Amino acid sequence: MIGAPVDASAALDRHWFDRPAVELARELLGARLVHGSSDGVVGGRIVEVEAYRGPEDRAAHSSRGRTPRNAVMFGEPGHLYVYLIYGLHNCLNVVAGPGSKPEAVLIRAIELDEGIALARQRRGARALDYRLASGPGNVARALGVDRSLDGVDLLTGPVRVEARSGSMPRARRGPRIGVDYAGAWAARPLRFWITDDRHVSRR
DNA sequence: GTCGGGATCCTCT
DNA sequence: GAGGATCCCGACA
Repeated sequence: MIGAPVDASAALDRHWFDRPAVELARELLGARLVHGSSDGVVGGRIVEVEAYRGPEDRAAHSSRGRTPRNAVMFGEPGHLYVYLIYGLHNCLNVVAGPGSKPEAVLIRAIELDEGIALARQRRGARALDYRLASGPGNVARALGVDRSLDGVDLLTGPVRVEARSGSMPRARRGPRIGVDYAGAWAARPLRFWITDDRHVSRR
């Protein structure tokens, strides 16, 4: 990405998010995710994502219908869906579309390029640089995101997505992780990651 | 009210 | 590679 042109049209609008999760997932690779809080700003380049389809996808939270927990998924595209998993870890999702179709993209890994010192403070001194935001739970910890940010608008809120500058990076796809319970859906290649990027959670 | 499972991570062996 | 941590959420009675 060295020498990539700075794209003055990088500002996103609602329409950019208003598309199926698979399509949005690919577009998010190489885009930046940034969280500005009172502690400071932490952000970086998205290198690994998973697409969760509408109600038909047995691995998706929306497959059991709308509940208070997943209500954000059923809302407007371009919002942040945050949930707690295993009672320990927060996971960040970008709500996709089209329209109010409850699809979302899980952010699995980021290559941090801003606020690295703060991220390290949040993650602990022992974490390796390239693992600071590797894995869904680690992304949330490094960025300082928890469920209090569930439902925030990614266009106007403290958590923002900034469009990729330059061309789409080379990417690979494969089955999602940790969804063995989802039957045939577990085998579908709905996980996307940037080829040969060491920040990806599982290679 | 109770119970079981889960889109994970870290440590220890 | 295995296992424990830890608790919310949804299903069911």
